[in-house]
Amino acid sequence: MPELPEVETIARGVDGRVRGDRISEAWFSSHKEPFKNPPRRQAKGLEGRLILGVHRTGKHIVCELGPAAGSVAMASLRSSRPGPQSPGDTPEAQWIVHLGMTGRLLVTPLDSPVAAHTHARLTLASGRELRFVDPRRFGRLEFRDLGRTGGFAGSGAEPLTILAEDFAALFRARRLAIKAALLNQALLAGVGNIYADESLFRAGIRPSKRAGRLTRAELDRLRIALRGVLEFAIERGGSSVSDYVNADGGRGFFQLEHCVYQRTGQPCVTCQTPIRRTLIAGRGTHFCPRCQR
DNA sequence: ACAGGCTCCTGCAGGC
DNA sequence: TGCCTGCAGGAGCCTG
Repeated sequence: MPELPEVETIARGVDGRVRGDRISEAWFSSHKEPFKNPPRRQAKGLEGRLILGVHRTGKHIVCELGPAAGSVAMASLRSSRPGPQSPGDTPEAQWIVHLGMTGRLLVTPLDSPVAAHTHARLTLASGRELRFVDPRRFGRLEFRDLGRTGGFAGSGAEPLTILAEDFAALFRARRLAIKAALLNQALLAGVGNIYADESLFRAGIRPSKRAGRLTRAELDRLRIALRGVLEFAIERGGSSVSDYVNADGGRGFFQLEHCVYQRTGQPCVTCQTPIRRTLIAGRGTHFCPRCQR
């Protein structure tokens, strides 16, 4: 399941491939999901637009889009010299992609076979396609016209940059389990099941402990462990469990570094105690009963 | 306001 | 071998 490191890896990969390109044509499937606004309106809004850049906010991939240009000649001219845009290129629209559980965002050759469950195909002036594939349809696609609505703001704080004081304040007086709090996107944006379990293990904190009962020392350990595990996972290209692949369809390697996630019954890397699995907030939760108190 | 539970969806694993 | 059941989970929604 794509979380912050996987989304960051994909956003960087897609950005490097499509920045400066132009969307010549947009095709969408006829399913109700995964579209936040009607696919026809999305297609109309996207066609002809220049891609200024692609970045991550929480678990969302945000494509910043420039003005639409009608002329095909101009589109091919632009695509022949890709690269950073001039500072004058302010975004006029955004295309927001949430991958859900099984979503993939891929840059492919025009003639590459179309995978099952492909819900979006943006044909680029350079002769490639940006494709969104999502078997489970938990993902979401949204087009925003910045002339009519505000830009995508995201939800919670960024775990990579949040300050110690702000991090501690997020969990103050909260009675739910710290694991459930970490998964709450309104508090922290980008943490999912894998990195919640892995950061709690590295911080030595029991996932079921009530968030508001963590000491300041524990909260500091958790913030540092979370940032460390996310940064390390980004370096390794994310965790490939389930369907995750990067913009090229390649896999990440952080799953090889998991200490607890999906290691039920296997020995703890620190103390050899078998890793235990329980259910918190309806999610499979993995922890070491000896290292995590 | 907050917390917990249910729902969406498909692929895959396990059991008989 | 083949079918069926249950499980995985992000996030929006509903309820208490």
